[in-house]
Amino acid sequence: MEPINQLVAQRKQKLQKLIELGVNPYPYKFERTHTTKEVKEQFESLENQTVRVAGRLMANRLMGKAAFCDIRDMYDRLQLFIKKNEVGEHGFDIYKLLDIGDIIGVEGIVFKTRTGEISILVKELTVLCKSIRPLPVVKEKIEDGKRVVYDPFSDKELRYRQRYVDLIVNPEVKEVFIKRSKIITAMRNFLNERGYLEVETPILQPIYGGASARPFVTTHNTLKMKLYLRIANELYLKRLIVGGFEGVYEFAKDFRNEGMDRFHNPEFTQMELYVAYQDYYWMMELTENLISSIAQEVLGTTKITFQGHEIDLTPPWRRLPLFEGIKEYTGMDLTDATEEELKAAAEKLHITVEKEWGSGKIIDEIFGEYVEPKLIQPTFIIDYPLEMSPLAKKHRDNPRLVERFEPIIAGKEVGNAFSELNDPMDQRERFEAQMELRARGDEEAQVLDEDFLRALEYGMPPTAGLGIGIDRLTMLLTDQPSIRDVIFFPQMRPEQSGDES
RNA sequence: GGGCCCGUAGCUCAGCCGGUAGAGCAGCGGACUUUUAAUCCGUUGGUCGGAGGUUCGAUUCCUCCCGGGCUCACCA
Repeated sequence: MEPINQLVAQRKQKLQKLIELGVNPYPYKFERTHTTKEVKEQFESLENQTVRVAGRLMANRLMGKAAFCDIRDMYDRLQLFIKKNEVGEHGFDIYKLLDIGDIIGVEGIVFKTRTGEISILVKELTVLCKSIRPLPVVKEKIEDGKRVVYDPFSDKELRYRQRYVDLIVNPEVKEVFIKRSKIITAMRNFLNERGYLEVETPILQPIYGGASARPFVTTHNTLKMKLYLRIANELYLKRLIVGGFEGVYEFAKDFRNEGMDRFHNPEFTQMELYVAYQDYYWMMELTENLISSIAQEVLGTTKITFQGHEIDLTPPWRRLPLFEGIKEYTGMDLTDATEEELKAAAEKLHITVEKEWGSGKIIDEIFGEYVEPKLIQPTFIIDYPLEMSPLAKKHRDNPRLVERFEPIIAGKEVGNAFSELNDPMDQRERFEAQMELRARGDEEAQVLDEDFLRALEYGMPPTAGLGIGIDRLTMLLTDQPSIRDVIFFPQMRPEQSGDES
């Protein structure tokens, strides 16, 4: 138990007094007729009418025998006017035992105050939940239609650890998550309209695959078996394409046991889509249409602002082959460069080449350092080196490349896609190359999946695949600088508890 | 993991060259029946993140630890 401070003790006393007044501080339900927002929006027709609204008490201005207070529900904030001669002695005694943070319901008459604020003259007040822990009090006023906050609840650690408080006190946080939900709904609708099937595949996997990353490991007690939390669902979705589904997608929580920063949380959400008989050119069109139509639907525009950058998501997006991008931003043509030449080029660009890096890795580094951050407007980077992409099909015109693209927006990739490799012999060779990397100590190299190869041996149609990072897309569309601002409960170290255990 | 910065009341923050803490808001008591960052008067509240060290004396200086933020590295 943490030390009970004075504020909690006072609130518990008030709780006791409420009970003595015959009030149930935790009743079962409250019928409301309107939300706070509806009261404001429908004021014309509701004026002088009786309504019932409920919400959390956010501010209190007591003036002897009358008081103004503000309640907030999910939609808006509304002022209540409580007069002793309206609610009665008993009602006013109850009111005086309320604290900021309590949840109440009221019945009363809609009116406008002398200063023009839509309010409710309370006739009857019901306690719905007595709060015994003090809420940070955020003072705010509306100035020229903008919300001005005086004592913001701004400590990021507290906001992330106690997201419930963050949501109560900072309404704009709620807006971000509402948009996140709308983004997912819009994406799902877009995919369903095209006839693709939403499916579910295993999170606990005996062999992890579909991406280059280190996994989380767990154990199944009964089977006495090591299981991995999925790092991607790609290989399972492709098995479904083998099975005869022609368009499948999944919103997948993936888990990667890696560092955390502004763009990375150990668990994150990705939407993966696989469509039979299509290639990556087709998928590029789908991707630009998907993202621009989500923006249109959720934000009402395809022109967005992200961290000060004006970004136009209107299709078509620029398509820039990886090596042309490098040429454009470094002046170096590395298209046919050998590994030695790549090393020399990298050093000239002040990139320290680690000795275990292959040519793919070096190219990726140069790209990541010199090209990607410059790509503010939506750009498809296309045609990656073969060795970086063990699951992608060889480029139809250049066997050193694969047919792969990443949509880059605001200098960050928001997805990954390719013409899927469906040649089982080629796939086996690629896995074997990965296993060799693994043997050399690359812990992120991919693992050979015999069952997946067996599936490919039965035959998979030509297929286009796409993964979209939902968290990053949400950051982009809500203009949030950190992934932690678009995940309700981002990963944190455990809180230090007061007592030793 | 490296670098920089932060941790003081429920919240937001001051606290100088070392003398065991202060403000605003919230809370509590009082005045006030159209206020709105309500106002006015009074007032409670602190293991100064933790453990050591230096010192007569540490919130302040030093070391280590814990937690966090930003940033670089790796990754979506």
